[in-house]
Amino acid sequence: MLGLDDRKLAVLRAIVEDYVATQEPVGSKALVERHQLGVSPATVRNDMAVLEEEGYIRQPHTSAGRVPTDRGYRLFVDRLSRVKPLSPAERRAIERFLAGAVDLDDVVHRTVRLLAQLTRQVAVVQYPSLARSRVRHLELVPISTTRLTLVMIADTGRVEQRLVELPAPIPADDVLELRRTVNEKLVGIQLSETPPLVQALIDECPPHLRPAMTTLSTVLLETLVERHEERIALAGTANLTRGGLLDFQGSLRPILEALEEEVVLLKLIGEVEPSTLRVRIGDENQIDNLRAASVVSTGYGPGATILGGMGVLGPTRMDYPGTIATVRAVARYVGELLAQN
Amino acid sequence: MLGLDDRKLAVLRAIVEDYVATQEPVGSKALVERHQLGVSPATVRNDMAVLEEEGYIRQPHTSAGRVPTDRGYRLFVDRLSRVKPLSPAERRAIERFLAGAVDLDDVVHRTVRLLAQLTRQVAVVQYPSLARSRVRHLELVPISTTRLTLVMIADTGRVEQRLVELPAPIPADDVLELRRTVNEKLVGIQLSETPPLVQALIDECPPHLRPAMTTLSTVLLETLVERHEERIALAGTANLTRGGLLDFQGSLRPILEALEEEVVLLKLIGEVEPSTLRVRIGDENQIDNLRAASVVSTGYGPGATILGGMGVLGPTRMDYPGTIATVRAVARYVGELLAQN
DNA sequence: ACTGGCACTCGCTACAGTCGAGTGCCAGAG
DNA sequence: CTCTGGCACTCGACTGTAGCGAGTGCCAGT
Repeated sequence: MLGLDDRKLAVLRAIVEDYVATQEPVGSKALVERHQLGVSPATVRNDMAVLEEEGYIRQPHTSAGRVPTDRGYRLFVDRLSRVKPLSPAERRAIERFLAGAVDLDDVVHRTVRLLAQLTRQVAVVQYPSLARSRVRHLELVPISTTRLTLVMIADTGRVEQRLVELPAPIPADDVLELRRTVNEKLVGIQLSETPPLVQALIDECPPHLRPAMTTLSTVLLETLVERHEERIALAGTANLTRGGLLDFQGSLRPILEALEEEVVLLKLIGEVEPSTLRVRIGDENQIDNLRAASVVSTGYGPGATILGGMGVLGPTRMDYPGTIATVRAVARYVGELLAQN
Repeated sequence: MLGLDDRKLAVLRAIVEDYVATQEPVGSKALVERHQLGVSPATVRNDMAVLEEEGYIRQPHTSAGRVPTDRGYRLFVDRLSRVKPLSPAERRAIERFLAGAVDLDDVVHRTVRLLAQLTRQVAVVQYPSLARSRVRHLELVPISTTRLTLVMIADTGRVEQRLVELPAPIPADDVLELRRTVNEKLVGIQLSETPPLVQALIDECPPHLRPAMTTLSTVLLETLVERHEERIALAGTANLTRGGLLDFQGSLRPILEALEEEVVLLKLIGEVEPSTLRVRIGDENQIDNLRAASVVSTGYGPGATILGGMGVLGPTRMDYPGTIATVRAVARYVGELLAQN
């Protein structure tokens, strides 16, 4: 931040705002016309020369205007952007849109569409994670003498199901006993705490149930813990075409490819502390395919606990203040909604 | 079909094949070189003039080669394409890919990715419909004295859950009785046949359960029947960028928009009789946004019953024989897989 | 009925020239 | 020391022209 006085920062802010709005390199003359900088173009040019030297802006080619670099956007986001409050209309839209949700899946579904619509970008929402929730109920449904369907209901309302292939046929009574036992031991426990208890289940089990319980416990562990391959909802991919191929340097391909990889999406969205909001600009998200993209993401959940992440992906040249405000607001509403249930 | 002798048809076939392969308008000279037509370019030109007059091909501009029209593709698909058997490698890929599936969701997920990968296009798979399946088990889980979670397990292995808000608090015993009653009456019934039985449930119900049962039955009906808003899985959108914007007349936007509308997708994929395969070319699928796209779709399910649809979407200029073979094969494998469960 | 030849069309590419936005630098004013 | 006005310069965008070549339609001949 070496020799950047207030005016130079104001110039940078103006450049970012103009470029985001017009999508065209911005020159010194246009700048003084559209913003009240109180100095002449020549002065601005000197400032721009400094900003360029410091790596905050660059020229696509000689005799063109300036364009912010990733570093420039970063500075803008960190120090220059002024909060843009949501319009009442937007607030109402959020409330109305989310109010109609009938179940958890629906909440996620609506949220992702809402985000995409409000930000006019690609939205990503992670289904509420199981890890922090508690077991509400376990159900075993016999399908044949050697097959069960295990259904797990969490207190977030989420349901997971899994097929269990037993090593040997067992009578219906035993299934009932298994069901009773696992419910007794596991209901009310936080999912991340279950593994030792599942192990104990086998040890304490009456001998005739041992083989079945052993198989069941494997599946239980998978369902309760390893099933971290969290599901993800996506919406607004059509918004990628907005900039008419100017964004994303001409090819949507790498972006679309990245969006198909759940692992990549989770990396983008996840790992955020509650009520913190993260902005990753261009290279900052470590993924080659997303060099030309920025991601604004945050965690959400009832109160301070965090059940999942959500976020928005767009060109590095995007309306950061607006996007940030929207993502934050939507996450808060969803958190409140989840707290009510 | 008027004056089209065998050679003219052969010419049309050659044009389609070449155009699909090269993506460039094909001229008379190139045609005789690459296919053994046994006649001179001039003759081919005359044939092409006729084909153009009949509307099977057209010239993008004077002095360019010919390109098939939607009508030309239609004729090609109906009468000219020779079946392209799958390579053993492909067969093995299908088997291996689907073999590892752990549950129903996973089957769908794997199928859609497989289809996208094999056809190098956008794949769409409908989750197995509930309508044709039977109720395996109904579970009621109390959440508070006025709230239950209803979980329905179908014999396809699919699970649906829904929140029930009771009009008044009811004791745990009553929940058990409700649970017993609904299971007694509904297990084993095909979902599409349940509505009259659900109605009867209220009438036959002991008075103290009436209010609760009335609410429950509403939710039951929604879950069992109206929940026709079938879910859909999508993969391979990155493949849309393959033709480098030559396909889809330069803008992916309308395509991406259409793909976000579940309703549209269902229309594309659904409504197919078992073991029939449907090809819709360009305008034929009635959706404006998909003028430039073709869809190959079919139904799937165990044996002759059909549980859902799957299909592939690509540019009208696509490898119909190959795509058709792949879609058919994948649908059959998935059907067999479902029959085993 | 097919073929070879020929004139014609027209999109594509290359090239030259002009225009103008935007820059860097410098000398002078405050 | 900072700011300003002026000026020469750069370089991409756009325009117009010319030549090339793929491909066609037509016609006369076998």
